[in-house]
Amino acid sequence: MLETKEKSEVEHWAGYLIKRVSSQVISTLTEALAPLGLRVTEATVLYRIAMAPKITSSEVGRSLGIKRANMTPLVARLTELGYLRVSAQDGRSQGLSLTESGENIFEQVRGVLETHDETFFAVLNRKERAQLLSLLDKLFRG
Amino acid sequence: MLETKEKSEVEHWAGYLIKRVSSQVISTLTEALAPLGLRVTEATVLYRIAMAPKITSSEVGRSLGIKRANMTPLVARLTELGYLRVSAQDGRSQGLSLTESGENIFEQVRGVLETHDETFFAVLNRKERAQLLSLLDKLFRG
DNA sequence: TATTGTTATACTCTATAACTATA
DNA sequence: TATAGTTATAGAGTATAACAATA
Repeated sequence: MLETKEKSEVEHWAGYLIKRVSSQVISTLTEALAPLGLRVTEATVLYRIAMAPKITSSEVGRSLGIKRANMTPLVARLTELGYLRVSAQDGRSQGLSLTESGENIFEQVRGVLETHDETFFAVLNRKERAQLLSLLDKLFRG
Repeated sequence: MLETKEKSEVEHWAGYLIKRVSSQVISTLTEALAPLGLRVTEATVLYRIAMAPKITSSEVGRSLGIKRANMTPLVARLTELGYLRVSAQDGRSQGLSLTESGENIFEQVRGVLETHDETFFAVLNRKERAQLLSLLDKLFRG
């Protein structure tokens, strides 16, 4: 454990650094996605649906940490843009899938994410990136 | 570099994981700070001022990534709470320092941060925490 | 001219509560 | 009773533009 003196600036707290780096990620990714007319959250939702067609809105929300109530406008907008097809699963659940246009924009989203990842983590070498991924995964899963 | 197939879920993107872990940090820290009547950003501002008395509002903002315009209500609230003393540096700049009450609450904030850090990163051992800090630092400084 | 601090304003994401329709 | 989806609403953080006062 670090000594008190070494923690005398907020930049020495891992939690603070995570928050700052996260802000940078979101900011640069927002810029990178802007030409596609998509926001970060929308791209993430699109990504999840692409990987699990017929998934319901609630399931997307649960898996991405987005509240049901906040999924409604997200799905509405992606549907209006013509990227989503909503089909009744049963009387209360709706399966979400990508339209042809959705598949198309998804491939572009995937490309943007790959490029962004490549440039954002360019300061880390291959081993360091793997380490980071592993550490974050441990924190994420608890 | 990971192969495309391994990146087929958003959880395999470091940027996404950072965003999710950051949300968790902010959420748990918000809860931990609530008894003190402070929000995360306010606590961070308090922390920076404690470490650099007489610092100006603009300087705090620049160092913490908070826009000047957004510092105004933050400083106003912390002053109303009796934690900050604002003293003119020159005609346009104002030096910010902690009052006695501010020093008191700051010690409590420091305690909350230490406890939070300890519990949040408990899943990582000492070496892993040092690794994480180092990796985040590289990303943060570019 | 550049900087400090301010005001006004808007956007994104998140959070809760209450409602309906269905399982 | 529990779940899916919706509506309304509020809070927190962030962003820009414009302004007055000062350096």
